[in-house]
Amino acid sequence: MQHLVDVTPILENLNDAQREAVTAPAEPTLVIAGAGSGKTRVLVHRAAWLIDVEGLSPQSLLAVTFTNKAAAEMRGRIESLLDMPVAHLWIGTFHGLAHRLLRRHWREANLPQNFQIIDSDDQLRLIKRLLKNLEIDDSRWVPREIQYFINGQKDEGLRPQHLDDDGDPNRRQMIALYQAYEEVCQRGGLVDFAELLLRAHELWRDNAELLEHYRRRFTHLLVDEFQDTNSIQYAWLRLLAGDTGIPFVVGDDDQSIYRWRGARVEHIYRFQKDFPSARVVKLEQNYRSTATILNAANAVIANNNARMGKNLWTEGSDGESIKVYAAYNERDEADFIIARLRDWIDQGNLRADSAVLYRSNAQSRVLEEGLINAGIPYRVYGGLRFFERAEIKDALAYLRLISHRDDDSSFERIVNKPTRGIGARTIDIMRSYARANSCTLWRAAGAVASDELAGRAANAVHAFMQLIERMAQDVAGLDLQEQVDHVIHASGLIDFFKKDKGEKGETRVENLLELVSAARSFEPDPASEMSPLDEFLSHAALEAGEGQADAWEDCVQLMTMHSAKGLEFPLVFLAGMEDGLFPHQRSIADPNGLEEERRLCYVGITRAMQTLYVTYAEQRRLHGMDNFSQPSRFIAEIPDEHIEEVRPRVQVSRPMHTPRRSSAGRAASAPGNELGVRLGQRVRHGKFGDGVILNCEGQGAHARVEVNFETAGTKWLVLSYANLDLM
DNA sequence: TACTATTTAATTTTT
DNA sequence: TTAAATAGTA
Repeated sequence: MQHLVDVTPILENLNDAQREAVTAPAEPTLVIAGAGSGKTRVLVHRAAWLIDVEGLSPQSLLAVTFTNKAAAEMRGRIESLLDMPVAHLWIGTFHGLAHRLLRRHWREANLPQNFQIIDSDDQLRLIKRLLKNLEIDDSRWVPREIQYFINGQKDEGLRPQHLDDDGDPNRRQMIALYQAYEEVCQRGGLVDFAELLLRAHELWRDNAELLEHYRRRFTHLLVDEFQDTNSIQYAWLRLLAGDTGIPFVVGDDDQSIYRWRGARVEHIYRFQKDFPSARVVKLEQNYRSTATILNAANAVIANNNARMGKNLWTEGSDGESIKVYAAYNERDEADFIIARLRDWIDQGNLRADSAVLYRSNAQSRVLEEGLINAGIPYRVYGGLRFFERAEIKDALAYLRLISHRDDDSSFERIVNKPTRGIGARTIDIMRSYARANSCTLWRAAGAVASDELAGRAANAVHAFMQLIERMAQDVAGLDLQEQVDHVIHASGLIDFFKKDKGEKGETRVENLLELVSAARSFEPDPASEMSPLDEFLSHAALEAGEGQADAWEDCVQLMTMHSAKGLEFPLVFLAGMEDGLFPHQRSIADPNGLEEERRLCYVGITRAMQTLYVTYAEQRRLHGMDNFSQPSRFIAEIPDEHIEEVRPRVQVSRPMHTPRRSSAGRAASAPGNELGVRLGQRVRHGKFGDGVILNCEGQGAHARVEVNFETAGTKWLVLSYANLDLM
């Protein structure tokens, strides 16, 4: 068979190690793939090799990734390499695949057919509600910690009944809450992210026939980012592989940066124990960065003990040395970075080819102010995604309630939004009824409105229930986008947000309309047993969408080092390289924590292709306090020969940056004085109301500021006339 | 019920 | 510093 197929497209342009991995015999294989070593490539070519050369049916392949983006990319690349669509090839995230299984086998999984997926925000709200119901003090039992506990246990594959309180009353309570949480979820047909994985695992574990079926079907398992698998994900894979399935896993132990989220690098070692015959292939040749950058990265990561050990190398040249800049403070650091970005852009480079990476999100602020001031377009990664926006979740809650009357989370979310006279008091009554009769809020509402509530409240509740019922009727038989469109109007959400003053309300309305177009372009699976609406709701929960709409303007990229994983840029800045910030204070004391920070640093360094700047501030304002800091220990771990200290310490401060907060009020209202206004400063204007300073220019009596008013929009004002009050 | 004052805490994030 | 959550007030 093999000689009949032209293997050239699959094997050309692969190096020896890559080729070894791609053409490995049908045995368990572990590929340790360093940063920029062509990891995705190997995975994609391996899939193509199995299908095209080994003659495997795409049906027998299961490919798992961590993000939807990676899954989509993998499918696309496999299809273009094979030059044919591979619809029957299962490619997806762990969660997506688990979801698919659970929908298919909802009975065996002991779930209602129309079970709903809740995201972490829904989960947190649910826990808060639960505490309120049980009359538990939420300052002693912090909802976030409970959430963390529950998810942590689920990630380890543990149910409440598996847990022992070890005589610790604290732990006993946690376990009890976990148990209570589970009951609420089961009653409401709600499934959180970790639950998807856990259920999918239990589904196979407890149904020998089903497991056998899938084992026979999926003979080959491809896994991306293997170092990020948590225990339940590993157990799921292990179960599926059995004694005959052939796993092909790709990962990099040095890029494991999600331990706090349940990821366990140890699975890489475990894999070799579970599959003693496993072939190990190391990909160490890097196609991304200069030798200097790689040597720096190698030197830094060499300080970690817990690793398999590998060394990145390149056939390319040394390139530029790494520039280290010691800034006076965070503002000076930002100024320096912006000056270098200016040069870069002036030399005709793309802004989108540059990135500023930092340890924590709060650091973006100073950079953003500087970039706005310099008029350089930028994009900050992270933040709220489309389906996570409050107004979108409100609309989805209506849709969910229509589809699933028992969804208490959704019920509480929108029962009084827009306000319809169902206050906290009334909700409390419904809650306690629901608790006393262990029924859902929807049923409680019906019962309570008929006999317990006073006239006005009862009417309001009846009206709400009728609204939902009526919407459910009106929507039946409509297209998905018509359903969504109808619901956002009939629910009163659109009008509710229209009343919201200023731009905020406008954006919300726009987002709601955007939801309608999202529904329009959503393609339900014709083979699915679910209604298109339910499919759409699952999609919304599993794929939160893009962070920002206007992503593709050419702009400087700002993001945390975590979000930078997997990306590459010709020009990279690592900002805020100070002990306490990076490595972060909270990880510094724990050796494991420190090693993870170091891996993060390794990730950061290896994002750079040509030019890498490392900057730190000798003094940094953190939480409103000025702190002196030491350069990050990671800088000292980069060999001196790769480093060039840059010190264009020219004039550090510019007058309008001087943050003389205390005298600012007087300075701003008295013409001619030195201005004390600051970007981001909140101000109040007699006519335009409240706003924020976006920009300023000029000096003394001519000084002008650009203010974004909440209601009046953006205006340029002459400071000496405007009479702004600082707030 | 909506607005305002006060308190509190402050990594990293995909599903 | 500042953002978010909570408590208190009009």
